[in-house]
Amino acid sequence: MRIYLIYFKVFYYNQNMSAISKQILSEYKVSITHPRIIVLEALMESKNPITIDELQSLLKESVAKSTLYRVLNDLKKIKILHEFTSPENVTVVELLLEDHTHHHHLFCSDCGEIIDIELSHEFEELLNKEIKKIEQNFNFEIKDHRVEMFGVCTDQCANCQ
Amino acid sequence: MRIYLIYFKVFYYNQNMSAISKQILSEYKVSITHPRIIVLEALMESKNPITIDELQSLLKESVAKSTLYRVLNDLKKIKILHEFTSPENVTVVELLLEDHTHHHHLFCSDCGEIIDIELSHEFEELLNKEIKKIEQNFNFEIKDHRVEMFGVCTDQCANCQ
DNA sequence: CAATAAATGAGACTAGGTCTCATTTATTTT
DNA sequence: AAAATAAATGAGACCTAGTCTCATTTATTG
Repeated sequence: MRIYLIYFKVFYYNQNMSAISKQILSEYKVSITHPRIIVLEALMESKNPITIDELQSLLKESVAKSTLYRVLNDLKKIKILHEFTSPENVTVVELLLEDHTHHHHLFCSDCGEIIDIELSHEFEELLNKEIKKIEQNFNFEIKDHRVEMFGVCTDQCANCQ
Repeated sequence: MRIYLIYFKVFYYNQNMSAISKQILSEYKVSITHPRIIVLEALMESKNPITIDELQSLLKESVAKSTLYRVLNDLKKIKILHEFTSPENVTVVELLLEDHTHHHHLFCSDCGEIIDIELSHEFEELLNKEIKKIEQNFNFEIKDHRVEMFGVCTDQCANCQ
């Protein structure tokens, strides 16, 4: 499935986002509808995670609120959308396609920008060791983890200057 | 300030939570009111972070909703309350007193329990190195970070059995 | 292309959290 | 210790993100 998607991405590299969106939907065997296509397009437009508000502005009221939330839930179900909340408790979404590898988030408290970050292999390995320790100590089976960093951009983030 | 609080905690070790609550409030120079005292007491009762709902049940309607939220905001302002959200997007609070050192959180998706965890010194050191790298790469000043683990307790968490 | 199933739009509804304002409780002043 | 002043509270209106309902529209299947 993953390999297949990579193939599509390469194949459609020069095509428009709408075609890619349709491919994704058909790939995941969900019906191809107008709202789903344009929500996917909007999500692909933005490189970083965006708030529902920002997503709504991108969509320019072309999708009803109820539909937007339904589409987002559909995308979560097929595991291509990641939803989380910013430190200010605002819901944020990001598309997780094949090129999106394991990563974490950096939050700017000035402008609200959220940036994807990758940490070193060495770090992730040590974190996995810590996870194994915690699993034993607390009799847990840990299925996921998340590292978040909070700060302010000193000069070159896209929104603050 | 911190040393002073430790002194209080030791000093009042055998006293009731109400006295400690009053001490904390006077220490931070905020006025000592009934709602603040009983909210602090309730927060002290629970060893782990709790949801606002759970806190409200502990309080048994003895504090108006508006007051509860105001008191929580007051405690956040004086930095003795930490507020965050669970993976299910429920607001969770925990008291941060002098004995509460740097820690992270483990979430059980079965019972919703949230457990404080401490990771190794080695891990935190490596994480700090990663943070320094991110600060340079993104021209950020990082002020805080957070590591979260999500899973299910296999047998001995307090709520699931 | 018709029949069927699924998704959508509009707006009512829900719930967590905030705001307002009259009243109560703390704190300060004397 | 009481009066004056300032701060906090309670009740409930309000706001808003997100869900739900149901009649209508759009996709899919045969």
